[in-house]
Amino acid sequence: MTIDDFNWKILKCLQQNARMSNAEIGRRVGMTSPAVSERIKKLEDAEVIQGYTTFISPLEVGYQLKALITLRAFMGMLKPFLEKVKTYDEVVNCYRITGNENIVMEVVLKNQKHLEIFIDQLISYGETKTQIILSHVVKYSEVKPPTK
Amino acid sequence: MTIDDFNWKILKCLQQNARMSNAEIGRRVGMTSPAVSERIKKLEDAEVIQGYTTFISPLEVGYQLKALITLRAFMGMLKPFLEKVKTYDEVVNCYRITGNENIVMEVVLKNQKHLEIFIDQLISYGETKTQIILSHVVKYSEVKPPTK
DNA sequence: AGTGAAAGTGATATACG
DNA sequence: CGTATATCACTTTCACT
Repeated sequence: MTIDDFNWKILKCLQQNARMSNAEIGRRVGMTSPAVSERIKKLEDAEVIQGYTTFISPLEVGYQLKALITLRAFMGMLKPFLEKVKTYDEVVNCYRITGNENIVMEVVLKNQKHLEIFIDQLISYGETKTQIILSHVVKYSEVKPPTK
Repeated sequence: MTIDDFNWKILKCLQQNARMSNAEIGRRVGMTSPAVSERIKKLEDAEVIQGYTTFISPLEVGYQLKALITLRAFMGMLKPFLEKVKTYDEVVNCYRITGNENIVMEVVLKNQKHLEIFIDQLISYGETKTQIILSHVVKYSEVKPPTK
């Protein structure tokens, strides 16, 4: 799919505020709302747009800790883990990566006790490394057009 | 701020699809749209809701590579880096973490050459470790109410 | 692929339980 | 804190370009 300047402007608006109305987007990019609506639908169909979500503050809803947990899976335990990880409510993001370690997870936790209990659940799958997140320096920065 | 069952249901809807109309949310949670509207406004004011965004596929828009880059900052270089990192278009997320390493960044890159150029920009700030992301196993899973 | 207009639906402000 | 109503805005469809 080709993404022209209009589509990039629409994507910029939607990344900044997914709840912006098509009419408002139209005003900003210089188009009518039916035109915006159709372009968004095509971007969705082409899976350029993969969804719309809301950031909620983990702290405000009762999660005092955020952490990155790296897993080096034991022989034969990676595949079962890849299924299991989907069921953990604590895991907000999970990446499979190259290198000695196989998995990095971003997790939200109520407190240290919760962290301990969560890590205990992982020991059968592999060795873990925990890095507590102190601050979120850059938060879901918008994806911009790559320079050619 | 207290988050009752209604608010959790609203947050669930908004996390699953930030562009869902207030009327549709109202149907799902059993409320009229003005009531939903007012609750959302209060959640925004209390910064429980921190924003609404759109996921776009880095691959579809021209970024072939995603990576996690870990930085162990040189003496006195952490603070300047925390300012600099905000200016990198490649950095989608950046966390400050506990431990020997100070920073983990999630980056999008056009290709290997781009990765090389990007890492070169970091060498004055500290030692880097690069882990290429192979797949996104759990993608921005919704935050659920913590079990009491 | 975008515009303009009509009809349907959603958002918002106000009055009222 | 919620509903009900009215007004205004937005979305969607369609004929036309």
